[in-house]
Amino acid sequence: MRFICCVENLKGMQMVTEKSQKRTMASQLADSVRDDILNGILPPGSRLNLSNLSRHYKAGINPLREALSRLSTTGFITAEDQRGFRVSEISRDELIDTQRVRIALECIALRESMENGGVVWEGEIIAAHHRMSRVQNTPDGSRLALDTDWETAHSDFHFALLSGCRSQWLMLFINTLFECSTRYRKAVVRARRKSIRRNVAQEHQELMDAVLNKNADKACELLSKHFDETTDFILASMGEVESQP
Amino acid sequence: MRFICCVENLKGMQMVTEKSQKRTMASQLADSVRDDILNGILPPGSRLNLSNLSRHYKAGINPLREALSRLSTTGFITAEDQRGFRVSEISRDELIDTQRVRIALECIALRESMENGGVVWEGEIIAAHHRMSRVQNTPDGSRLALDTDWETAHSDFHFALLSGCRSQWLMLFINTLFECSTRYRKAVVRARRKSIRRNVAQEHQELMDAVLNKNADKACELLSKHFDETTDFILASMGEVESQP
DNA sequence: CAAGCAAAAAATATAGATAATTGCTGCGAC
DNA sequence: GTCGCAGCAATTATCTATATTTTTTGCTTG
Repeated sequence: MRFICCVENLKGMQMVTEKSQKRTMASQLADSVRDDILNGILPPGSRLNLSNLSRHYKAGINPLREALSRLSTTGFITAEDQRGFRVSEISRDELIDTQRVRIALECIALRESMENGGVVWEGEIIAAHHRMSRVQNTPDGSRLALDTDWETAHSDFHFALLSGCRSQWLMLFINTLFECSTRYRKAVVRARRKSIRRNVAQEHQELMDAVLNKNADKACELLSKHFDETTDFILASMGEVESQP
Repeated sequence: MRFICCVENLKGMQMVTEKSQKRTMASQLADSVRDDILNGILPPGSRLNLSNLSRHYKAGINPLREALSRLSTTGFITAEDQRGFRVSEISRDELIDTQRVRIALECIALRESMENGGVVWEGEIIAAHHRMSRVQNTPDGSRLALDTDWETAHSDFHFALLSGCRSQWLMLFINTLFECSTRYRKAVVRARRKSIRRNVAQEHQELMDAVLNKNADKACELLSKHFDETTDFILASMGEVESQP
């Protein structure tokens, strides 16, 4: 499954229900399991008992194995021969590594995207940003990351910025890292009671402005800062949670 | 299957025969199929008929599906729901993209490796280089890339350079790109009758010298040049081959 | 308390059933 | 005659159910 285009891809995921007849059980399972890992329903480190999961997802064991095998090559699942599958552990080190590499790759992709992107590209960014800001006006701002609509809009926005990048590999790797970091972000938001102090909306606004003004250096700087602040926020929350063993 | 350490990992692959009892059919199949794709036994674009492959590898269909599923998330195999698997096509664009991203990622990893690496790391580089240069003294220098020993030594050398890098993600991505480019390199060497004009040995020597002299800028420059020249060489050969349809 | 053994559980593989796709054949319209 | 298309047959992919192997667990015994 090679990554083609962010927006197309994400739309494709929403159309799952429409063309689910054409999809294999294994593909649907891979999506379901990945979602359940992202949303913490399958917690980090938990063993993935095949017969239990098979019953839970109402699917056969072999399609399930196939789904887990696929996820095992992208980091969400750890497979050990003859000892089955388990959800990959999370760690501060992995988060830091993820975000660091993300910054490196996304900055490369953003610069290239800004070089190639035309008015259509700009329009898609503005549209995605508009959708995201509308969803943001919810009564409870603190739990945004658990809202599927916001998650989708947020993802759309970030990939719209990069969509002018023509590197299949960069987009594939960035997507992998994005999903990895999403697990951390969601876990933290679930765990916290307090609302978020950061003004994420403003960060996104400034980032978009820099991009549309063709100021690549500033855009990369803002993007890096955006990620670093997310990292700090998550690390701080992880500290709180971890100190209750 | 998270990437742990280049040298460990590569050694692990050689020990497959020893601990094959503990490995699953699916894991072994994934290795076999990947090797056969790299060596052009399964040519680009070819359909992977499950019952044929099953007979050929003397294995059941489900472990085979599992193996192909795994390979499909790293680029060697393209899976299409309800229509099975096929070997991914090769293209000039993909090669260029692969090498470009490789340069970006390996330069980052190399700098970090040079910052972290100590005498043990230096020793491993020298040892790997020595092994490689010994294998290089074969009568027919033009077909080196088809020699398993040289491929192993060459891979060992490049990963030894990066082994000080502590980023799991970078190493995973670099490994993926390395394998991708290997398919192109091998295909070209198989197709050509003429011997290679480049002095690859000297490029490796200079690269190692720059690394051991702690000259990161020069090392990255040499590494980039090394990759670029490989790219040009492969592209030129692909042109020859493609012009005979 | 440790070592060894047996039973249970779980992972993996096989074989057979089902569903989808491909390709062919024949019919009819232009 | 050729093009288009419906319907059928054959192939192929996919899934389910079952069998086998491996690992884990828990008990017993020294």
